[in-house]
Amino acid sequence: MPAAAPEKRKAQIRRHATSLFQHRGFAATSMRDLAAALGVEAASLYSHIGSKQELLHEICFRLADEFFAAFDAAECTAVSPAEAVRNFIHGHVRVITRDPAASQVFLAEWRHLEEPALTAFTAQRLAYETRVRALLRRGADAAALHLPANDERFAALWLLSGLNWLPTWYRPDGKLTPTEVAERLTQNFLTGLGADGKFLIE
Amino acid sequence: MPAAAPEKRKAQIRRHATSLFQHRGFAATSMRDLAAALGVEAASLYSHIGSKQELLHEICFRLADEFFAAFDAAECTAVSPAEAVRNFIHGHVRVITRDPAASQVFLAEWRHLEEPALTAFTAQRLAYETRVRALLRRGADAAALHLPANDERFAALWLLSGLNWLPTWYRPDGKLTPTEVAERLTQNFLTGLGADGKFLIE
DNA sequence: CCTACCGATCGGTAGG
DNA sequence: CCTACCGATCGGTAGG
Repeated sequence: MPAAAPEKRKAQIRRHATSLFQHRGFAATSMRDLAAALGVEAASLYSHIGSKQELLHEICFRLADEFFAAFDAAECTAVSPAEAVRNFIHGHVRVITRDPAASQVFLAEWRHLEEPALTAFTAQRLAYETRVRALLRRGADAAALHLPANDERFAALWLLSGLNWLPTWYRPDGKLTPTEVAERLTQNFLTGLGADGKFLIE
Repeated sequence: MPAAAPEKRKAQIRRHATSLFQHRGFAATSMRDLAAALGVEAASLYSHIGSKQELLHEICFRLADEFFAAFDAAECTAVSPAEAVRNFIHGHVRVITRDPAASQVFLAEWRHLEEPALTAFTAQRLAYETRVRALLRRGADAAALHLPANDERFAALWLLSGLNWLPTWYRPDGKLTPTEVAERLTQNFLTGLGADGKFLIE
């Protein structure tokens, strides 16, 4: 089975490409940079991959699949709208913390996708945000959430901002486990950091 | 006073450069793209600016100055740690909403700064985050904030994530005014979106 | 996996 | 503000 070796090489390429795209950005990363990280010449990469664009495409759409799969699982196992929100946060955090580098590329470098992938990707992102809004809407309808002015769009963007900022600071070898991060974010999202309404009274 | 015309031209260049850097990224924006947006040849830009890097430098450090100035003002006018937090959020939101494009470049493209500017910039960012942590620390000491496990670092990153995600969705011609955005963010940050502890009880 | 190389494009300069 | 141009580097291919 000689197919095993090339497959491992491609995985190596993907890993280094993800790291370089994360730290330098897609446009500022050259195929010669990537080749140097692997200790080969640039031309040698093309026996394993089709193009630079293909690498970006794989990262972005793999992560999109993972976020959707986590969302599906969160909603399937939840017995209430409130639990669905909690499960969603845990699932989203888990995808990010499992591969912060790829998540960062997914969040920041997707704009360098070429058509028709770009249009398909933005459509997926919109669908995801729409699902988050619907999730919060159901939470509010079940009286588990209080949405100011019934505006779930603002709430969804705010929730996603706290989640999507994670790749910029989360370190797998840090003090907090992914589960602890998710619990803290859930707690903050639901109850905030104000102490007993002192902010509103004084 | 023939000095007025060149100054306006440079402002035009800065405005288009900011927009292009925001939407395509610094590395993927060519000086020919920028020249085309202004209706001139690429070589003509260099009678007004020194380099592409100089444009990025101006944007990043101008925004840094504005964020620090807003922070100073927030702390100077506050009569309590609680009010300082509120003022900080309003000031930070105001800087971003006044120029979302430049803010986006500040937040996402600073990594393309060259040395020694890059080191100076990251030092400023660290100093800013440290000040936010100290701000929240004082809020907690004054019993206005409740920081889980006394960890202001997590709280600061979470707060900043909600603020720094703004440029990705805020539109000046949208429904919410900058002040309303700041009030909503303050409210969410302090009290969360959970309804009366139902999340914790059920 | 290499050497050798392609056409295109890059940031920037010379000179007017 | 232009034309003309520079050396460097880009993603990718040919051929072995």
